[in-house]
Amino acid sequence: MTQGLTLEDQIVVAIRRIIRAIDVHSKQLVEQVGLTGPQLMTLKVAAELGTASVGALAKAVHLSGPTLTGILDRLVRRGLINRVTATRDRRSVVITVTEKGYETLASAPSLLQERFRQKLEGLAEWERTMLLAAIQRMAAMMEAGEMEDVPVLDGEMLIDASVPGETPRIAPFIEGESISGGHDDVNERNYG
Amino acid sequence: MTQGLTLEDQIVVAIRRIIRAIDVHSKQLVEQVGLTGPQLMTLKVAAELGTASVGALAKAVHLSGPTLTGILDRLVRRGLINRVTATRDRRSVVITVTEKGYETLASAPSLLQERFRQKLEGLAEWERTMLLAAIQRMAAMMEAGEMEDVPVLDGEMLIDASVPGETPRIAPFIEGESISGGHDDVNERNYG
DNA sequence: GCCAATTGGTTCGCGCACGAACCAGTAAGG
DNA sequence: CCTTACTGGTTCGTGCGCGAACCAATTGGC
Repeated sequence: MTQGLTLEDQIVVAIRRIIRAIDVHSKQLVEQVGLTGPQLMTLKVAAELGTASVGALAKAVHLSGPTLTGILDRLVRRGLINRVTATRDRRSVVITVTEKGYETLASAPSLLQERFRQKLEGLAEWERTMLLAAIQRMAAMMEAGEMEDVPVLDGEMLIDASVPGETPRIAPFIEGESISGGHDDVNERNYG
Repeated sequence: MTQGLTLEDQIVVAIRRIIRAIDVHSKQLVEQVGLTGPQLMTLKVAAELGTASVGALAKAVHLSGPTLTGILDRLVRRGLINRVTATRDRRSVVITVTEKGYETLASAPSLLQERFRQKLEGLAEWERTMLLAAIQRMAAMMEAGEMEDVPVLDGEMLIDASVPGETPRIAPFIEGESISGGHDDVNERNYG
């Protein structure tokens, strides 16, 4: 097994397996709830935030604006979210989850992340720590392509990335902006 | 500063960082040689194989047929490879690298994989082994979603590197028009 | 008040990635 | 032979994913 493969090759192959696993899971989701991974993820985060601008949402799910716009288009088309312009700052677009959106969420299977998390919980503490250290180191080595060399990290300097779990918690960072509070001064937006 | 992030979250974030690093590298490649990661990888593997059918090539780079077809379209358009039908079995399409393709390869920077490899070499043996074990385990955990089949990677050369997109900006897609090369067991194929 | 920056989102163009459907061709059976 | 099955590639449709360009508001200067 894998005799011709160098150790380095095997690592790269493993990364590919991970990427592919994410993709496979996304396709399974489509069959089960008609939503892709990114869509479900976005819906979930939107539900946690309750009310959020597109920008804040993009940050929370770690996607670029244009990408999120496309995903939101699909979610709107399925009637899972509302997309409304704020009256306060009319550039801002506020996202909320519809009734149907919450229903969908209730019956939706877990994200790959969550399943993965469960598996992680089956491991010993030291194993998890080791996995984390290893993959972070890997990430650092790959990022070091152009910029300075591998930062010395022990697993502390991390990005914010509140990639949502299921723990109902409000994103702490939301780009301090007026959107957050529950101010409902929004109007329907008539997208064609 | 590691605020509310659980260990599991951090792992997921690290995976994102890796995927993103691959993407970033692909974009750098576009600026340097006008080829994306997948394109360069495909060209490289094609050069190593010398002569290969689309199917064999797809297997070697771990991409689906349709995906590879698109990449080959772009490589043909740039005159880096030839695409001809075999006379023996006229269903089969044989891929070869053109002179220009070899020149491009000669001046091309390394794949992410190779830079990554150099960094790996800077590590101690036990560290590399640990990294491999960790990421393989991670991959296995993620794959274990639905089907329980063991990975099984066929023992060939499994080069690989990048994944998603960037933007080279060329003309819109056209049907590949084969650029002539020597005949062997193959004939020119006239698409369109 | 008015025009220049800035900010928030969307649109546009391109590439990757894949499954399903679709054509060849080729091989198998009669 | 002729029909059926299968195989190799491409085409089609969908969904990411992003940067650049683009509006539309808002803010900053003066």
